[in-house]
Amino acid sequence: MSDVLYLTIVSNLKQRIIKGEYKPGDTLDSETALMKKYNTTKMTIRKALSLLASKGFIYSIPGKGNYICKPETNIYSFNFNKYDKLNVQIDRIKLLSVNILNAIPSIYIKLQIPETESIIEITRLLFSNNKIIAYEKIYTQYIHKSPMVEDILKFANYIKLIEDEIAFAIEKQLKIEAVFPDEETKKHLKVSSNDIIYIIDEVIKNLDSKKVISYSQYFIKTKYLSITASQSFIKETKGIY
Amino acid sequence: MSDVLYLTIVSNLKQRIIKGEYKPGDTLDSETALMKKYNTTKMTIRKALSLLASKGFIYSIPGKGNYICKPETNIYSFNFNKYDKLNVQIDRIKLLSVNILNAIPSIYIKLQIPETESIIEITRLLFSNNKIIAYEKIYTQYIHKSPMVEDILKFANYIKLIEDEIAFAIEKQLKIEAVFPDEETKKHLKVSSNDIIYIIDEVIKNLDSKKVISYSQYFIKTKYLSITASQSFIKETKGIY
DNA sequence: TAGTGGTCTAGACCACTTC
DNA sequence: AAGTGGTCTAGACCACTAA
Repeated sequence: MSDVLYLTIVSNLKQRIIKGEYKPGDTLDSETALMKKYNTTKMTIRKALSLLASKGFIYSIPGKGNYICKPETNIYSFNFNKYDKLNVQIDRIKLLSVNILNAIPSIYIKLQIPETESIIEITRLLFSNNKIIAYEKIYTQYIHKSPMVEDILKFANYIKLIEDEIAFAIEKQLKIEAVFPDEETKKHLKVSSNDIIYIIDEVIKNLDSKKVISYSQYFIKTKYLSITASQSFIKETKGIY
Repeated sequence: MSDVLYLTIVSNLKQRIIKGEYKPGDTLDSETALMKKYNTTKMTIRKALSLLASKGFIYSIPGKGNYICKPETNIYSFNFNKYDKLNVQIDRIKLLSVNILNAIPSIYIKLQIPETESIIEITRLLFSNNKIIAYEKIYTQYIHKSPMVEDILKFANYIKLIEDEIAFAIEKQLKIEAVFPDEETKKHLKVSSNDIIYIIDEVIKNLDSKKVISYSQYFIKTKYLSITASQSFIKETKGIY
């Protein structure tokens, strides 16, 4: 119990929601009633309620009242980073190839650019303690002397480098699949047809323009990547954009 | 651009953050300065700033100022539900067995109960259009005539039934693994050693007491489950508990 | 028309940081 | 001492909902 009034109110209401005293769809006491109950003003009550709303516990309908949310129980979140959230620590990245590609329709579709543009393909191997951990292919529009391409070529962990600068400006999406390796992957990861690997497709978009910045495929042996996720009540993170 | 002042302020500041005009660690104009700039009062400025803070864009240090967050770029969220967020729609659940177990140490550890207690094991098959989609084993402490056990036995989608009532009171954690099926799974899912399946371990806890309510293992053919996740800026969802 | 939530004002007082 | 963020008050006015 905090000595700050609005936090006390938040804590009280939250407990009643968690204990099941209020059920989804139930209406809370009106703001006027809460003002009287806690002997305070509207702004303090509203501060408490807006905190509960931002955490996904309640929502309000103007003119009607504040209601208990139906909690979103199917959303899970997990931590993932190709370079430093694995079961091992990537300590070396080896550049395998850099190619200017044409005429690979599937990549043009992923990058959402016309086939008149050029695409640069970068392939790399990721090591930990001299063991091959993962193999990745990065595709991005080829723009002569663009800083990103330069960065990818020069630095191992390219996204980390620019991340601090542009992180709020980008949006990342992943698709994870468990498959048997194809010939190319078997060769690079030095695995057999009896191994299972994860393919992680990553699309990075500019949040503002919605344009695709890069598309990449990441191949990793299953034993190096654990997927553990925990439920998160937050419903909408994109409402603010 | 909204006609609501605090939303206009939010929108302005957000744009400057997304455009990279403000960088992580930078300090915002002081609240007094913003009051003058927007010709408004402290409470309105603070309402705007608290919205930005709740969305993970800024944080404040009392006595110093408001700062741009270092965005959390490694957190992804995805939607998952054993029964209705798959690539197919589960339309039938067949109860296979119900057993009272003793002496399986690994399960006692997962459920965090002493070995003097009894455990109930429920196994079920999930179907879609008469095709076997998944197999699951649910473990929970056996409490005679407890409503949960009754529900699991009586109803297919047991967690759905009690979800609305207790969702705010529980916390779910998943571990996803891609493996080759063992003999038991091969038999139930009717798959061969050349198939890849996902094993999803689920632990449900009471948020209040932190006690484990149930532990379950869910086996599904990879083709019926796609894992797609998108980056979420939200850092802390548990701060409120 | 009465009640509800939503926005906003113009102050007050506090604790903290910096100089 | 001056500036910063943090809490809180006591109103005002608005739009919406329901009887």
